[in-house]
Amino acid sequence: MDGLFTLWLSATMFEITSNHLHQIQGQIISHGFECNEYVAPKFITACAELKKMGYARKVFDQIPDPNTASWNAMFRGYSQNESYWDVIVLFSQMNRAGALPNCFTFPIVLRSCGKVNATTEGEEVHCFVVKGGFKSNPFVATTLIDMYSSRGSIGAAYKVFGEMIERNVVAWTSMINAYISCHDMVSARRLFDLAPERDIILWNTMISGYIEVGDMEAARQLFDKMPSRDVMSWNTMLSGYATNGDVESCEKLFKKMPERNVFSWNGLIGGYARNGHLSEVLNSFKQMLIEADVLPNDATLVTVLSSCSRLGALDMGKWVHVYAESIGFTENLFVGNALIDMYAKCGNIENAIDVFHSLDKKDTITWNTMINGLAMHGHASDALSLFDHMKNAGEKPDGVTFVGILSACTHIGLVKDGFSYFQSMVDQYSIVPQIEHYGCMVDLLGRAGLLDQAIDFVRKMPMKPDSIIWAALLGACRIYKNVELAELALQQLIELEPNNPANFVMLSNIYKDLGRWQDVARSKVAMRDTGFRKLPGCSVIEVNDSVVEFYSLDERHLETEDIYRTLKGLTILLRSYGYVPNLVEVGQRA
DNA sequence: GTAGGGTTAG
Repeated sequence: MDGLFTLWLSATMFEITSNHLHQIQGQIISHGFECNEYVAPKFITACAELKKMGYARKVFDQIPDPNTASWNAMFRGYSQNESYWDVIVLFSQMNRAGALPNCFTFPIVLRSCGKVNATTEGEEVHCFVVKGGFKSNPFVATTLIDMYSSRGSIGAAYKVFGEMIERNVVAWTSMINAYISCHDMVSARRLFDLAPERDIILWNTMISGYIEVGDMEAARQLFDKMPSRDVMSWNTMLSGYATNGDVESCEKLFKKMPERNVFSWNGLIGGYARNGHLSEVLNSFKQMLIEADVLPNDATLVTVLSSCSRLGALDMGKWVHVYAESIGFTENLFVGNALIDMYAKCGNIENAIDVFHSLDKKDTITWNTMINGLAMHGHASDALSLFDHMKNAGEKPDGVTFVGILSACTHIGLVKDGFSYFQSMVDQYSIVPQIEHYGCMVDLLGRAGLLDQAIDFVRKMPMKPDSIIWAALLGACRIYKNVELAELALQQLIELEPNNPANFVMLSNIYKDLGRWQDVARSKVAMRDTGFRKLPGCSVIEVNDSVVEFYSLDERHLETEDIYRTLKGLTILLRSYGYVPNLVEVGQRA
């Protein structure tokens, strides 16, 4: 009969719901099988698959003397559901109950200790391992190495490795990984050369170690030397080039790959995105869809959407939205958050709000993206009221939330509120303000015209003000025509970034506003002496499915003359309707 | 029933 239950549980696991779970449990109890040594672990495993560990625990607690398999099923269930502390707490309960762990227990418990940085608990479990005589078990020892290396205790990891009687390739890989994680590539390589056996995972591990420290040369040498490569070997090299800014090698490797999966495409597309080749992101995404042998996943869509945001490519973004829904990513949080950001940054705040409301499950990033999007678009009071909703929904704000909140306050000049939000950040949420928050505060004070308080704030901040802070102050000086403070800010900026001509442009604009033409000329000379030219601001628009970039006074287009004639016509038309351009704003960009 | 390799969002 118990064999029948076991069979039934595994056969129905893929289709049972929590309702069925109750029915099954009723059946089990009525037949007196709740404590059966074969049925109990199966039942717990079924609960874990359905993410019903609370329910599993109720049943488990009724078993008077659970066997090791039931304990292990509980540990595995908690671990699968990422409740690592429950694993650790239940393990101490196991010891109090006098039950004996076996070699299957320790890997799960040790991994949980590593996941949540439970240092003392981890060492206690290690003691039990030694007491139980499991320290040479390859599974247990390897997990111990991982645990110690995850907290940077390389010595403790090596001790475990050294005391192993038989070291297989997995143990060697873990030990080498331990050295890599503390960037000791010399020791990692020494072990790699010493290893009696090297499989493909070990080669790949070593290669990604070199990539992590930025040594693409060494990575490539190993890649060329390895006896056989799998897709992951190729993908590792590909994304290595991408993160190290070598787009050409990335493209070359992609073309040479014998086999491509979604990670290969994401490597290429992500490489373009990270290095600012945004049109190439869209082009290679289109190519991916044309070749059609690999389906994009959520990571692909997120990268593409974030490129749309940066390009302002709203039409493409909308297309990706429809496409994402058609392949089943409607409820995906990553995609949803990227969609909110894309719509907000492309200026379509209504669609951003729609996506926001359509998401049943939201995380901190969802709220942050929406709050920042609203703040950016001048919906400052909506941003602030959404912050209240966020708190009511029980979501904890973080540092990014407050960047949005503080910039919302800046937009509508709420100096006092800004200060109290800044204070609540520390008092209520114990978030340590970072330099970007101080930047927001300087901006808040500066734009409100409280320049004395702004400079006072800068002098009192606990870290060294960076160029963003001084630039914010300089910007405020321009609005309120404060030359003395502007000169002070510029002095700091020259020290921090001597090669950025934009700073001189800003000061010379202030002189220009005040009609101090001699000073304008003087700062132009100073700028020339840096030997650098300010890169002109570049704008992009979406035309006929592709993205076109243009500069101020750009003459590179074939139809330049027509374009400027039309522009002139439009300007005249606008003026006839009473539009007066803000020349101060325009001058700033000249 | 247990151990070593992956990307994405503010």
